[in-house]
Amino acid sequence: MADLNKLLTPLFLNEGEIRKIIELLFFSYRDFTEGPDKVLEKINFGRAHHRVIYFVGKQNNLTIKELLSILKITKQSLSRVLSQLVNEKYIILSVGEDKRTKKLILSKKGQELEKRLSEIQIKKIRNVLLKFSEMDIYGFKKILYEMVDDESKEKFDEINR
Amino acid sequence: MADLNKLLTPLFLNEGEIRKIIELLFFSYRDFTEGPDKVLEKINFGRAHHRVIYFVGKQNNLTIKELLSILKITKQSLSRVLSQLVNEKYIILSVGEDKRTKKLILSKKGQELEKRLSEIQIKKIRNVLLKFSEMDIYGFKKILYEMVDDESKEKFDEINR
DNA sequence: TATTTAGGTCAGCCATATTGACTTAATTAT
DNA sequence: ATAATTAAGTCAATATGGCTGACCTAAATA
Repeated sequence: MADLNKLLTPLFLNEGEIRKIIELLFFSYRDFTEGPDKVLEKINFGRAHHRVIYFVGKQNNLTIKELLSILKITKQSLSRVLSQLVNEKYIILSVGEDKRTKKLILSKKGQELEKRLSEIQIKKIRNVLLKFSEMDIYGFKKILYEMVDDESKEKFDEINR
Repeated sequence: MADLNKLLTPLFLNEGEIRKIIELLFFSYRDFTEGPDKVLEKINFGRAHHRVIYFVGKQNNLTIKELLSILKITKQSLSRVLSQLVNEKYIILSVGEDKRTKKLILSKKGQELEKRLSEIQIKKIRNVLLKFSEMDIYGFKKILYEMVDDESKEKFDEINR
């Protein structure tokens, strides 16, 4: 089975090459989150706050339930982070048409923070991608997309519909 | 400045497209770590244990200091995780030539766990990459590498020398 | 009218990280 | 030979971001 696997696996997909990708994913993700983390620290927020702000900013009038299904955390985990964001007026809650639900939007303050944080990551990515061809970038996105679970793919498609 | 930026930015690098990449990085990294996390949970370990096992397995006779510089965490953080791994005989310590240092290697038990965890990720990546061309994969790796900080690049180069 | 759903809340727990202070033993520099 | 630096370890306190379980309210739906 191992031998068969080796026979069927192209050289550029051997274990060593794949392990390099594992390492690059680790390093790149860590370095990618470092910038916003530093900014967040100054205002006593963490990465979890950024994620909430990010997705609320992306998708106006998100409900709590939808947000939870994107983040895949429990409502108790979200609660602490979200109530801080609401108390400090980064996020505004309103009642939905279904009056059991609540809709989330960013306040102006929230939009400003969102922009400040995401701009760091956007600039970083743009600076990297400028060195590559449109085809490379297209391939990169397609591979990343394929790395995502079916369930998360649905979420991604949903918020980019 | 914003206008100038827009003029100079190719369409496929506009903010919307880059935000998609931000989201794909979030979803893919989360889904990528999910498999090992589940296995680790059963033996009361966490992701931090996997990282230590991974890099010790990669680079035999790593010292504590070198490991810390790869992981970029404090020795106090490493301490808890590492002492568990040593106590439970996944990792074996020995004194280095410089007798202040310690060398880390995986025991057989450690190698087995390393393999079990990494195989999940290796298979996942291989299954994804099989759908792509060698060129796409080469581009993917190069872009990921460019996403990494200079300092981390050095670490990556070091462990893959 | 009964059940389900969306959201909230309290309490306790765990994992992973941090800072700061201090120790020991070995190596290196003066 | 002594002083300074380095590698590693340890203790204590703190923060963040998760989790489970139990329980509540109000609104929508069956």
